[in-house]
Amino acid sequence: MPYLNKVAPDPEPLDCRVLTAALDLFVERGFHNVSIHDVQRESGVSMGSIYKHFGGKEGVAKGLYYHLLKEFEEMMDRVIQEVPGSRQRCERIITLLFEYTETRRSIIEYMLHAKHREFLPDEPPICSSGPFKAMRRIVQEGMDAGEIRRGDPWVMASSIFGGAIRLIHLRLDGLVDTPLPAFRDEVIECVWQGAGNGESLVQQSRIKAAG
Amino acid sequence: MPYLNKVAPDPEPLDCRVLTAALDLFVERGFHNVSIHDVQRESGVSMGSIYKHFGGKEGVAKGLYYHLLKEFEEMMDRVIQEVPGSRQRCERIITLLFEYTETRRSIIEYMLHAKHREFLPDEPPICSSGPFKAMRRIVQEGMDAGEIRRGDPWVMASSIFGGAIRLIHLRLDGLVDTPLPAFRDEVIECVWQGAGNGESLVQQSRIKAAG
DNA sequence: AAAAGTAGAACGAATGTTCATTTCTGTCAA
DNA sequence: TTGACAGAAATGAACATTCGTTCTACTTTT
Repeated sequence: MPYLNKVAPDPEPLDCRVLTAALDLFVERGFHNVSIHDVQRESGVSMGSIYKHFGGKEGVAKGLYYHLLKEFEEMMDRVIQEVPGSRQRCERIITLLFEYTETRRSIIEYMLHAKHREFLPDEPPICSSGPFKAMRRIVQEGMDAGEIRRGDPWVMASSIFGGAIRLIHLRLDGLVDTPLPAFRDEVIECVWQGAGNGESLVQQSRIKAAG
Repeated sequence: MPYLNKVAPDPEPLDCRVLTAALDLFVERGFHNVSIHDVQRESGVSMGSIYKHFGGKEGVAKGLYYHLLKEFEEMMDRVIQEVPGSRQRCERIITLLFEYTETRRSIIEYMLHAKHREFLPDEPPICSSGPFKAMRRIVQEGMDAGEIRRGDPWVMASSIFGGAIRLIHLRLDGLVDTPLPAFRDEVIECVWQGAGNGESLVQQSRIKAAG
């Protein structure tokens, strides 16, 4: 079973072996280029059991999705519990996402880089799921508390996390070959100069004049 | 034929009708949930002609991809030709992307929101294509000229365009229901406070102290 | 003995591709 | 102007294959 934090029990239960194999295959080739027979072969679990547990190919993808969504949700809860202050929470989330991109690459790719709508047509978009809502809630609370400059919630959340997520995509696509944690400080610096409750409007007007 | 700027000739040639139908279907359902028979039916062009012109289903997707890549490339050339200064070029690109997200939604979705690797396995990732290279070149030139704060090129490019691209994704996923051009000024403000050759390091240190 | 898992053959539906045939189009002799 | 005709373009029914799913007979575990 692909875990974000826990370690897998040994011997792994049957359904976990299926999800592990499925994650690797789906990420490597894409859901539609993987047959359920491939998952069967790779996991070593019989066809009958796969259908017993998951009900079909889509069921496997859905099971994997729910399992990982829950882990992301737990990650957010932990951040909120352990870290005080909206800004530091945002920083912690970016830090964790960068770390996991290196150490749990398949998971990040399956959750942040796949088009779930194409193989889980009944699921709402992942950006409307719990973990993403939590991120936006953190931003909103930061604005309410005056820690983060006020603005449209969508714009502010995108400004804060957009650069990091973009970098993750570029890294997963093989364009960036530096491990992302190396960029942490620089990214965060950019973020807060952008979303800080900016007094430096001077700078902005100077830009317009110079342009 | 889906065009970013030109208007379609009348009557449309056969291969254009195929691409128009394919774009709509691929964007609506995803490449793998569309059969070539669907494209046949929707376009009204016979099976044989489709194979004559494109060589197969993947050929249709590839033809569409190349056609639109060229149009994006032309868009970048136009921006570079018409707009002086790196910052203003970046702003113009964001403005255009926001506009096209509303007026040429399918095109933006096919180019910025699809996972091409899953159906065009031989293509390099779109972020390594001409238009994206152009965007990074603009950022690099801006850094060289002192218009944009110096930093890792990947980080700076992601910081500048990441928020906007994230917002486009959220809009295409149906989460944001305000047309994006309304956010233009606010997004750009965030961008330049983040990537400006920032004097406001005071602010930054104050943040660290407060955290 | 009941429950859970395995192995793998079989099946139907869907899909990508092919190709024999028909239709169109421009040319040229009558 | 007509009509024959050749080559190109277009057609769509037929084909082969793949894939998701089901099922049966058998084995292991509890």
